[in-house]
Amino acid sequence: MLSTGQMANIHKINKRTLMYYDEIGLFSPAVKNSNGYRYYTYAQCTTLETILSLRGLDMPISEIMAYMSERSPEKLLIVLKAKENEALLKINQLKQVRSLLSRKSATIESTLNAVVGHISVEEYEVEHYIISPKLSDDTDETVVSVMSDSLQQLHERHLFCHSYGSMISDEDVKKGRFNVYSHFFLKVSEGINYDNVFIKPKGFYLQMYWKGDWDSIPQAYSHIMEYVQSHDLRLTGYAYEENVIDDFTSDNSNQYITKIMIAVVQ
Amino acid sequence: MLSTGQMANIHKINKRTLMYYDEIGLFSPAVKNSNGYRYYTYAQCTTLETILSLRGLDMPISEIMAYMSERSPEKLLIVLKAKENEALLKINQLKQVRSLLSRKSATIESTLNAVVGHISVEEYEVEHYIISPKLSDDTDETVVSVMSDSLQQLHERHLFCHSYGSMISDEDVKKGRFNVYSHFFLKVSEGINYDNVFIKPKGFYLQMYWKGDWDSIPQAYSHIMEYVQSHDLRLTGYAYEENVIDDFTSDNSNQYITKIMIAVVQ
DNA sequence: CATTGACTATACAGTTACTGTATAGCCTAT
DNA sequence: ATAGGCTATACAGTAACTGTATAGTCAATG
Repeated sequence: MLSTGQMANIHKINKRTLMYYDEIGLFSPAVKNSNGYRYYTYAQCTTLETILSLRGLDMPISEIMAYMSERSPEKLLIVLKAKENEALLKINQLKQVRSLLSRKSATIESTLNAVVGHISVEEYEVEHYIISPKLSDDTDETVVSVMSDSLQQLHERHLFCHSYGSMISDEDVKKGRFNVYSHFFLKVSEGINYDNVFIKPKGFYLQMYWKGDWDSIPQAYSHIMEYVQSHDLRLTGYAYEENVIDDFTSDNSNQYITKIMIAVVQ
Repeated sequence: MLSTGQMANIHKINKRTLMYYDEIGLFSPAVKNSNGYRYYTYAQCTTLETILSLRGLDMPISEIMAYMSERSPEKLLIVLKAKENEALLKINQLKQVRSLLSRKSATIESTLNAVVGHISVEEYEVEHYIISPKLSDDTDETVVSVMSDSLQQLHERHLFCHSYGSMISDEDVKKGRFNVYSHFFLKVSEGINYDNVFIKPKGFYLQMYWKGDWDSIPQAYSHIMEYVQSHDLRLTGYAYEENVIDDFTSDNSNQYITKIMIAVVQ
């Protein structure tokens, strides 16, 4: 027989929680002395463990109580199977958060080392983007509706967005037109193989960090074109402009830093 | 620019939550009109996503605010790395809960089909037990301290207990002494390879479900010995007595069902 | 045998992170 | 100009604990 304190210590929970569970009728001690002292049996330990596990899955106490009061094994089977699926879903979500955080710190790390305005060629792994339909114009209304749709899609697929940006089509890149955007994109976790996920291919990319707002970006491209000519490179595929700074990564929210990436061949 | 309602819809959260976040100063709109209307920029979406992700890891709002107010990228890096580890830990815990629940439903399923008193030989996979030190006696005090220790160990290793029971040593089994217990055990998830985890080996086991309390178990063994003789079997290794019923799996808490398992060779 | 210290209990208030509701203002479109 | 759909604030309520104050219980020690 275990006292409230012993039971709480063993299961690493607060004594008051056990009293609370007794009070609301979720989990009561097997024996209650005449002096009001609570005593739990060892057999009750497995019950408590199960309750704590289900609470760990954020199953409301009311639900746990409902299933315990009508606890035919058949019904419980159904519940447990459902909770198993929920646990799996939550595991996936946590994996996403984990990936989001690790990518975010990677971004900060590279941004710390980045020299703004410096151009280099770097090898990149594949990246996964949710992209908008082709943009017809860049009026405010188009941008609003297109980004809303993309974010909605993200949530329907239970994905998290790491950062966002816009793309310039390969044709426009070839022609040197760097003021027309073809798509918006939201960067999502790697290892996602849903339909309609755009894949930015693995390979060598010309890379430049640019500080300044929207209007100043054409200047960045003139620097890039100089570099391309002097190093005898050829641009291929889309130009990607990723917004690498948000309120979370910097304390100066007025400074936009854009990372421009364009695949190159020599 | 997004209104409170639009922002809430996109991120699938309650409008009032955004107002609450503004009120407490966690996350405020970029623009607040003279009429009090809140407007968020698209750039704020990634910030909100990160906040919601961290909340998903149960990071308290106070902590999130602390790190946002002193958000040097270096400090944030440390925090994000720590949170990444926390996410990993939580994933492992959820996997444990998942395994606990699926094993629990498997137990219920087999208990439903089980005919109490019927003896059969079944093939078993390995099972993992946390076992107590060898028991010198079975006084109440010994049992109490020994089980407390085992449960403590369980928690130190962040494991969950599926069920519990006791074991009779191979020597005693050989000699037909079924009233002396050598160890207590707590059954834990498979796939655990910590030190000091006892492994009940894979193989064929004689199996019997017995209904009745502690005192009646010797009767079960006399049935088992009859079966062993008539089927020309040989018992080998430990006898395992697993408690298969707890408050969660049955509504009649006065009925103990014990599953006895002993490895056999022909 | 009294008293000390470590436990137990209840009652009530406080906490975190929302969430609902009532009331009123704003804004666009018919 | 008014209806419908949005917005705001203020206040109260919720779930699941959690802390604290006060008092009773109990085993051990001087």
